Amino acid sequence: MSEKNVSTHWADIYADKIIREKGEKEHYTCASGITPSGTVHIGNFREIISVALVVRALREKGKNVRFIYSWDDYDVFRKVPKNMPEPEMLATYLRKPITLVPDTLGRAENYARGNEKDVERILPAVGVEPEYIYQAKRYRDGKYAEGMRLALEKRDEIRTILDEFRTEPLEKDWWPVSVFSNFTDKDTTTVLDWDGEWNITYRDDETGQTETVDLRTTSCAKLPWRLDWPMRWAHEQVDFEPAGKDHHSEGGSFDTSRKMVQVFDGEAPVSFQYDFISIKGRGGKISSSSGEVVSLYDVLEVYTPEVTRYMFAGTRPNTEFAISFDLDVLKIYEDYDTCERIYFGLQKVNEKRKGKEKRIYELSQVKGMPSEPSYQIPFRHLCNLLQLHEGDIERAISTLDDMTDSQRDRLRERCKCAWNWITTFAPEDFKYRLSNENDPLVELTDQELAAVHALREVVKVMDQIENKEYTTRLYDSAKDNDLDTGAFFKLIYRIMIGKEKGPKLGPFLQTCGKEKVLSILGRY
RNA sequence: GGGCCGCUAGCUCAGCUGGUAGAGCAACGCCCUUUUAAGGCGUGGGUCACAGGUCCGAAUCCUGUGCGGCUCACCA
Repeated sequence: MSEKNVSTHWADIYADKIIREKGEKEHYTCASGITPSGTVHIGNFREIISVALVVRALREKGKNVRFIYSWDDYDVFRKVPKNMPEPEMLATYLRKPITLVPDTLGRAENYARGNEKDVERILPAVGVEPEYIYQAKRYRDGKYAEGMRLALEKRDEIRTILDEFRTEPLEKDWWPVSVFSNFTDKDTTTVLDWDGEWNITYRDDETGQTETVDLRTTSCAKLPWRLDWPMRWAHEQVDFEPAGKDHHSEGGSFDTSRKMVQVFDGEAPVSFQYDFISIKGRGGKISSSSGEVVSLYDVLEVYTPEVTRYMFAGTRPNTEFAISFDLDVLKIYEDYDTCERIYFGLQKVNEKRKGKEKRIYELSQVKGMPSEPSYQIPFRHLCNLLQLHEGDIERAISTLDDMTDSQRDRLRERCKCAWNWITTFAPEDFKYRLSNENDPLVELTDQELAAVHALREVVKVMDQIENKEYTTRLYDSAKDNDLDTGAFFKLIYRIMIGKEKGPKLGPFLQTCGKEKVLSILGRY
């Protein structure tokens, strides 16, 4: 019966692959990382969450896993980001390490740290808690001195690998380390010599000064990116690390690193290539030219943590997808709810699909499995409910059937997101507000007034009569007063929400509730 | 030029460690007797880009072709 109970989810497949290729180990190291040279955006998040999912899969197979996240904060400050205040002042820090750049947003002691903190603070909300490694500190503490020496010793080997893909071969006097000048802090330097041991001599290209430093004690030397990466694979014994498609092309940095890692007596990790993600309904780009960046914070404004995870867990890493802020938001929530229903057996599907959906649902949870499904209410209906109550979440929820405390808590979170979406991103046609006593009255003809009065009588009993009778009498309110029904409905929408159209009238009035409707119609 | 990815219903896509196709929207129809980018139910619609190959069997694996896209070759 159950020959094939194996998960075909990509996270599980990669977990298996890691075990297969790396053998049984005491523990497995999974790595991710990025240069905090700007706001970390949702595209960068794809790597973190991808690794987090594989880490979870490995742990569920009973493995010990070390999940490291590398902040490559010993990189150079190459350009001033558009979203930072005081750009002129910041420009004076170009070519220095980003850990020396002040944070003009006042978040932290330096610019890199500011970006790091933003991420470190939000990641636990989506259940991601790696061990952070700060590369600037590692280099300055001399942790990579041996790695750098190894690179110097194997200079020719390294050069050969790099030259294979370069259009211009590296220069004759190229050295595989780069230096931040002790005179200016900038990387505008040239390495002149290496003594075969621990000392290198460099020249500051701006001031012309030269200096000899000891790799074990200096805090100014580092490996260039294409060497830094494989060196760290070896240093941390990395078993798994995915990378973006820009790195994964032939001749890209993953490719050269894989060839280079032997130089450092290491082994290339298992990897996969993840595609970029785009943004829909919000200008289109992850990072607009104005400097506005879509980050995990922005996504969590509209999507709950579970649904956020769902989008990434439910999509194969090597396919591009868009995070939507437009009407697709409705569909995403509906899809998640369907997934949940399948997980709890509330919706029947074939076994194959069920297996897939269940796994995606599990991986979407921030921590632990809920013991009961959410209070299921179509997202669209929830949006209507919230608008009827002008965003008052507690009142909106109180109109619903009984639910458990945990269901109520989860629904609250969803309501916050729904309301954020309505107020910030929903299309104008989608939005409305119930009229109140301060709104100007709609001018009515005698005929129309009579129809409104007739409607009032229908509303008074709408909870007590059959649906069919209710609808019929709705129309009769217009007909009996010689009004075109279409025009009549428009009129009611103008009175109720100040617009020409709205949600289907019958159900809409019922959802509003008798009292509310009568208080509005009662003004006429 | 190299590498990678995509090409499935009108549209957007899912299905891909193989067992002769699904969802949403659109269309059409029915119902709440007729309005709505916002109710409910249902129906139709696809030689799965093309050509070969492996297999009892391929949208799914392999090879080739075409079209589209991304990416690398400077730095990180």
